[in-house]
Amino acid sequence: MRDVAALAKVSIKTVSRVVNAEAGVSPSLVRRVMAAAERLDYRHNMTASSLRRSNGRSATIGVVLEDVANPFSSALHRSIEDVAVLRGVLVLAGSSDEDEVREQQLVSAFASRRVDGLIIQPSSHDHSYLQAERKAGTAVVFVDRPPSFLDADTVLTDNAAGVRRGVRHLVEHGHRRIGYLGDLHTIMTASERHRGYVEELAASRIELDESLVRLDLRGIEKAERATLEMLGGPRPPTALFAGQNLVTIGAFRALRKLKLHQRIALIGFDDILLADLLEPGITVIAQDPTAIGRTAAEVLFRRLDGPPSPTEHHVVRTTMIKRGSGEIPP
Amino acid sequence: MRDVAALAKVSIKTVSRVVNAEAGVSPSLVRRVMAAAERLDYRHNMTASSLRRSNGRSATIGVVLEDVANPFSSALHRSIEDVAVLRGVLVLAGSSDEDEVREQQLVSAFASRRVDGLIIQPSSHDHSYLQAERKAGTAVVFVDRPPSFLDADTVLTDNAAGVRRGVRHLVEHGHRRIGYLGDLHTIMTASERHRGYVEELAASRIELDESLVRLDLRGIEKAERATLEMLGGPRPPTALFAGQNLVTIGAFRALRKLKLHQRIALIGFDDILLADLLEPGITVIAQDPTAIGRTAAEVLFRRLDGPPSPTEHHVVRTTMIKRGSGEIPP
DNA sequence: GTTGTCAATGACAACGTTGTCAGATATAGC
DNA sequence: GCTATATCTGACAACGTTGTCATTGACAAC
Repeated sequence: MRDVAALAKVSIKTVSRVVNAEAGVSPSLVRRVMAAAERLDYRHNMTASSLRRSNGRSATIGVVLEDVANPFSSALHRSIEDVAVLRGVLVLAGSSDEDEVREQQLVSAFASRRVDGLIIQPSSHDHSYLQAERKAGTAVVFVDRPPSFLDADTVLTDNAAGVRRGVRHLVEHGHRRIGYLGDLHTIMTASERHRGYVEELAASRIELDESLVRLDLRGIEKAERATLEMLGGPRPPTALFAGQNLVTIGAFRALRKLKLHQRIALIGFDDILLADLLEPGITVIAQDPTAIGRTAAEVLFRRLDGPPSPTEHHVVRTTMIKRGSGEIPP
Repeated sequence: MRDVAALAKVSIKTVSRVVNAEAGVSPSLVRRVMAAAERLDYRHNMTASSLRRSNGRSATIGVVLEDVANPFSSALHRSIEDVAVLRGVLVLAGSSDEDEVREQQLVSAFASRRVDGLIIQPSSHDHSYLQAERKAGTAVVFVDRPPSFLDADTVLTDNAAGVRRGVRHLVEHGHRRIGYLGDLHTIMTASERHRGYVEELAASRIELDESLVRLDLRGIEKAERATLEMLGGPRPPTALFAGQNLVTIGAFRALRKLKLHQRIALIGFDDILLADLLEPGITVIAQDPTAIGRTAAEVLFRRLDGPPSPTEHHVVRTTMIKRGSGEIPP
């Protein structure tokens, strides 16, 4: 900036004004400064700028996802980015891998870079450590799962309701023996989904058979093995509800292996690319990660713009997509 | 920092030393400073720090992807992140959506935040605009596609060789009429893949039939329509090569619709989740985005650490995964 | 007691910006 | 010609940190 000022024969303050497109600089000087900046390949230094500015904003937000490469998380990421670009805000993203320590390290790294806000898909079970960031003025929004020991904005899927809808669909097609395959029970969404299963069975006056429930299935392989095992049991189910997308894939693999994929009903939570091209197509309870991410970003920016207000809790609904596997009779 | 210094009754310089874990501070003072920092919820301000530090490094890199939510791009993103975390470096990510202007805006936004390096999956066709960034000391590595009018490190897939391998596989299974479905021809990788197809046909002494070639198919729908049309023609192909993953999905949909999926061979470029569960499983030429991303990040950091050296050009090989669709005889 | 050496600590300036405020110049009104 | 007003412009300090260098004090050697 000093060099630009020297070349344009003005003060650096005038250069600053031109760079920030402030009013009140004569057109001739604007031209001279722009030309000088161009000639010297001048790049505005936002870090210095936000250090000095009164609001201290960095025009950057941090996003903590379970895994930036996971389809659900990356859809969140993308829709957050889409809202952020409209305001010229950049997104720092990181993967927590369902690890509490990693989540906190990411938040700390983001905080030391003075992000304006954080959107967190949480892994940890105590978010009181975020109090300090909030006191420092950083807005925090939770997506997909709620925080613990912290009152903050949330944008969640109604997991239990979605599962109930799916289980009811199976019951309506005549099933009474419905197996449940769930992800790690420590994950709030997984336990919510399991709760939906238990509640809908009760509402349908079907007795819960624990031999038809397998929890803590992390990844395709585990889900596949558990499904094979359940179907090999003495009184196998006539339908399966899979509580997570990788679990759905594992379950479908098992059904294929046993050549039961056209005979046992299957509904999965969370949509899967290509699910419509399988035979049968897989019926799913689809979440809407795009709506979740967009809403979260909107809430975040509203909080950054506006005065303090009570925390908001948004619920994004699920949709059932019928493709065949959920409509197989017992 | 000033507050911490006051509370610990030391100078801010001593606080700086403690925060940066520099040697030469007496243990008792270290304890006092730590306690004060803790009590005041002090967070080190990396932006101010990197502004003042002699090397000016921000411990942040920028990654321009086609779309952070696209499976290939997000796999790149993740493997870049995995290398970056080891060095305490954070990743700013953005989606260019195959738009030159957006790519340059992202680079410019990254540059003004003084990222240490850039990893770019390019969309634009003139990268001379990056000369200025490089002169300013920003390392730049290109992934997936090469830069134009700029000499920079690259990490690419050998697209033409991968396609040739796949086409040869079809020829070996007796096919002579092999259709080609390609993505936007302006994308370097797409035209490279098309080149591989043309070359392998020539090597196999099969005359090129332009009625079996459809280019510029962007997205599933377009690919599906083009495939339906080609197969409805007077002399349809007995095998198809799809030059991109969404194109592969579109082609498979078309085959399904015509109930030809068990009769016409299909090989796709780039692996697809669930491709093994379709009937038949889809044979693909798989890229290795994880290896590409990892290599790119390693090259970037080596360049940031080491002295200037000639640009490097890495080629990551493809693998053919046979699942059935590519082994259907004519 | 004096000097030299070493380790620990702090004062000060600087990184690249912008907020504040004062000064300079031009224009209009009398 | 003089003042009042409006419009530009620039000098300077400050944002939160670290590099440089000076100061302090303890201790050992003479």
